[in-house]
Amino acid sequence: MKRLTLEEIGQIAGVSRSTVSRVINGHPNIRPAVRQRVEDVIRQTGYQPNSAARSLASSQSRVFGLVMPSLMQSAFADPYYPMVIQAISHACNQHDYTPALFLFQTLEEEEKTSQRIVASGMIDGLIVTADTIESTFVSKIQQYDIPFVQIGRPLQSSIAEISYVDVDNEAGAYLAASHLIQLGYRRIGQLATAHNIAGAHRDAGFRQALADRSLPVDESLIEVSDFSEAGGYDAMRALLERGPEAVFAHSDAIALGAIRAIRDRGLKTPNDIAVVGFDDMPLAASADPPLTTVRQPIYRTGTLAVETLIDIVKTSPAPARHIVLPVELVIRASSGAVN
Amino acid sequence: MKRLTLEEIGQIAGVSRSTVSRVINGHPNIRPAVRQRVEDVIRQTGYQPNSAARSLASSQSRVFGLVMPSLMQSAFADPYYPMVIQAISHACNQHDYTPALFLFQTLEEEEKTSQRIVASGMIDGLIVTADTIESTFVSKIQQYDIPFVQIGRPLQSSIAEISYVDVDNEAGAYLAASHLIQLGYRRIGQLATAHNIAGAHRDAGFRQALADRSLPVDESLIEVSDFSEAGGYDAMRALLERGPEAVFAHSDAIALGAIRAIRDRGLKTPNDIAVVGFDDMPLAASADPPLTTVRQPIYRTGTLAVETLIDIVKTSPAPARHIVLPVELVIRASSGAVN
DNA sequence: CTGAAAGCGCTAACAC
DNA sequence: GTGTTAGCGCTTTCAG
Repeated sequence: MKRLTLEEIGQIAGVSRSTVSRVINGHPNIRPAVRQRVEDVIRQTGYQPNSAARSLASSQSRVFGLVMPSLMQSAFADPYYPMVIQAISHACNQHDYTPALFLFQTLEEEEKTSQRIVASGMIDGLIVTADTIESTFVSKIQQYDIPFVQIGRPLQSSIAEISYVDVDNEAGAYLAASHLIQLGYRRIGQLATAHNIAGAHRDAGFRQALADRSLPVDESLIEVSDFSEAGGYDAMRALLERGPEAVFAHSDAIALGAIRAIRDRGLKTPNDIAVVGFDDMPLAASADPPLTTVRQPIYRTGTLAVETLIDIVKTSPAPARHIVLPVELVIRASSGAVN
Repeated sequence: MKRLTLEEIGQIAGVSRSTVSRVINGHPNIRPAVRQRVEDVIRQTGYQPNSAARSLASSQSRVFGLVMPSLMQSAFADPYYPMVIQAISHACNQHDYTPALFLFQTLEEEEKTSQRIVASGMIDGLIVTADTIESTFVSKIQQYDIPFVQIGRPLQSSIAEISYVDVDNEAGAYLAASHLIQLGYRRIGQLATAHNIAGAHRDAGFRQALADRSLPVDESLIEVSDFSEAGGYDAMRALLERGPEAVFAHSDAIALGAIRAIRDRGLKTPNDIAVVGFDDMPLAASADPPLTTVRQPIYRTGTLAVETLIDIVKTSPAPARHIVLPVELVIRASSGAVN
C-alpha cells in the first residue's frame, strides 16, 4: 500500500499532474468530464496529497498554532481553557486546518519553542490566549510578520494593530453588580483576579455600576484571588472578616469556593451573603445553591478566533479585527433573587 | 527580513549547503573550526530551517498527533485530560516535536479528519487516548502503518500488538478496597464508570480485594456514574437507599459528588459513610473532608507516552511497548483512617 | 482548457 | 571532511 503521487493519479486518469492538482484545488476551467474522471480516481485510490510537498510549493501549511504562554498550567484547572480548545479544534477540523498546541511552562521553553515555530514556516497563523498583563509573548510575535489573533483584549497600548476576540467583561460585571444593587445589597465585595486584563475590565464594570448609583466603592471589600475554587475559598475567608452582604466573583470556580467558605463559617448563601459568579460553566447550574452568574460564550469565542484568523490569513495584509461578544446575566438562587 | 535558506547560510559561512545541513543535523565528521563558523552564522542570522522542505526531503515531520476520539467532550470536564495534554505538550517541546491536537465530536468528524492526517504524511506518530470500549479508532489506524501509542490499555484482543502506557488500575482499586476492608467496613459500595477499560480494571481490582478476604460482592451496592462530580452525586443518591458503609469511587470528581450527596442527606463523611477516590487530583487534598484516594501519575503518563512514541518512531519496526505505571494509596480523612 | 517545466528548500547518496 | 547533484511531491507560470 505505497503512497500514490499526483503524477500517478494523473497517469491513471489519463491527464497530467497539473490537471489533477487543479481538480484538487478547486480551480475553475476544467472540463466537467475530466474533473469527474479525476475525482473518481482520487476517491477510488483514497489519494491524499502529501502535505509537506504542498506546503513547500505553496508556502502554506494549513496549520494554526494555539499558544498559551507561561503560567497557564494553573489556569488549566479552570474549565475555560479546555472549552476554548475544544471549540478551536472543532473549527479547525471544519476548515481543514490542523491546530498545533503550544503550552509553555517556563519563559525559556516559550523562547526556544516559539522561535522554532514562527521562523520555520510550519505555521500559517497563531491563536494566542495571553491574558496575563505581564506576558511579553504578543509583543514578541508582532515582530515577525505572522498573522495572529488574540483571545481576550490586548493591552491598551497596542490594541489598534492587534486582532482579537473577546467578551464584554465590563458589561458583564456591570450587569452583575447592578443586579446585586437592585436587590438592595450595599456592602458589595469583589473576589477579583489580578494580573489579567479581563479582570481589570470586570473590575471597571463593577465600579461603574456602583458609581452610576452614586455608591462608594469600599476598597477593603475587594479581595484578590487566582482562578481556582481554592483561591476563591481563601479570598472569601479573608473577606468574611469585613462583613460583606454580597460578593461578585470573577469566575464561577471562585464563586463556588466562596460559597464553600461561607458555608464553613456557618452562614448561608444567599440569605447571609449573596454570590454572583462569572462564566456560567456547566457546574454553575447544578451548584448548591445554583449560581447566579454572567454567561460568556466561551465556545463561540474559540470558533470566532479560528474564523477570524482564517479571514486574516486569506486577505493579509488586513486591518486588525476587533470582536467583542455580548454576555448575559443568568439569574439563579445564589444572588437571592429567586427563592 | 526575508527568510534565509541553507544555501545562503552556506554562502555567508563560506561552505556548501551540505555542510550547513550536516552541522544542523549534528553529523559527526565536521572540522571543528568549520562547525564553529557555521554555528556562529546560524546564531547571528537567527536562521531556522524550513520545516516543509525538511519534511519533504526526509519524510519526517516531527509532528505528533494527539487524538481524543468521540465523546471525549464530556470527559474534558475531568481535569485528567488537561493534565495529560500539558505533559505531552511539555515533552514534545523538550524533544523538538510539535503536538497537533485532534478532538472529535462526531464519528463523521473523526472519519474525515483522521483520514486526512494519517494519509497526508503530516504526522510521524499518534498518541491516542481511546479508553472507551466502543471506540473503533484504534483498530482503524492499525490498518495504516503509522506508529502510535495508546494511553490506557487496549482491548484484550489486540493488546499484544499495540504499544501503550497505562497505570495499574487493578492494583489501585485493590489497594482502595483493601484499605476499606481493613478499617472494618463490610457493606462496601462502588461508584463505577462503565464503557471504559480503566473502569473494568478498577472493578476487577475491587472484586479481587473482596474475594481475597472471602467477602461477597453485593451487586446492588454498585452504581454506575460518568466521570463528573454531578454524576457522582446522582449515583451516590441512588446508592444511599441501600445503606453502604463505605464507597470506592472511580475518580476524585465522582468521590466529591458522593460526599456532597452524603452531606445533603444529612450524613457525614467518614463517620456515616467512608469514601475513597481515584486520581489524587489537586482538589482531593483540599476537599472537605480531605480525600483518601489512589494516586495515579497522570503527568508521568503523558511524558512516557511521548518518549515511548519517539522510541518507536526511531526504531520502527519495533515490538510493541507495554508500560504499566504503579499507583499508590494516599490516606486522608475521608476513609476514616485518620481523625 | 490542459500540459510541460521550473522551482519551493532541504536531505542524502555519491564523488573527491 | 566537504562539495556536487539528484530528487522529495507539489504548485504555478508559461505555452499552446
